[in-house]
Amino acid sequence: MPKTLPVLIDASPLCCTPLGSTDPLSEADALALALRLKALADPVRLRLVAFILAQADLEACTCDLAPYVGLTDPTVSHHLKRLESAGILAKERRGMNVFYRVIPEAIHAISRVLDLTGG
Amino acid sequence: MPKTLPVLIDASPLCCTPLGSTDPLSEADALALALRLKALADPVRLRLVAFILAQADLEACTCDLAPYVGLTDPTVSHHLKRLESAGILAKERRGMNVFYRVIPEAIHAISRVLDLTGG
DNA sequence: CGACCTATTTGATATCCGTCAAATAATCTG
DNA sequence: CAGATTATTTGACGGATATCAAATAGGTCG
Repeated sequence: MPKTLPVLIDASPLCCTPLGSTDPLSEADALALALRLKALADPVRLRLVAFILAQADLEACTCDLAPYVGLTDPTVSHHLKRLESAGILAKERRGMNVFYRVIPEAIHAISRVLDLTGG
Repeated sequence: MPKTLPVLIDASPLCCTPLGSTDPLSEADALALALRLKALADPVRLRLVAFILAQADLEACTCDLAPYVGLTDPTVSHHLKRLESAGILAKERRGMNVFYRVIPEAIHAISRVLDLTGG
């Protein structure tokens, strides 16, 4: 097999009209949004994202992330993979290390959907 | 205002500094935020919230919500309870029916934490 | 009170999820 | 190539969760 195509296995385009609009939420849009929210809805993953965002170069390697959250490497890898699958993180291998950075638009898109001012 | 004492069993105050700030996220804040996000991170619950927000009087009774999402009454009750425990919905009994309304500030608080503009 | 209606709780079940240890992969260096 | 280092995958396990049917609670009206 040709190897991992672009990733984003779970996440659909980016979706949807703000929650506060007078339109109901289609099942498809609800599912897509729920997938993103689920990826963020874990204390460990939230801390991983916040940690990466707090770095000067806006990226962090697994070797720094695992000690920070105090869990084993496999567990941290699992969380990072979930965030990547949801389109929230992007990974890049450099030498022996793997670096992750946040895709701000993914998080901000969620923020916009949940912004009720103007509904 | 008479009625319904605050009911927030799960949800702590309201928390926290925006994700994009240079501060890391404490474990406690991460947990509190994750609880809120988890409550929203389900397609059925998202559609329930959107449906209520779309009503003219900004509330809906279980009798309308259950048919809308196409699940059994007990299942819908379960989801509504989860949303209420997270401080996202407030319930009020009137006669034989129970009405739910959204607490906009709860949702908007999440939106603000996830707003990265200005981080 | 008793029949009836709406909503929630209880119990059961199948699935998903977070975690770790052990095995495997990817890369660098000698 | 062999050894060392970092990261991910696999396998296992306990705990959470979404769902339904059946039982129960809350409330109205005859």
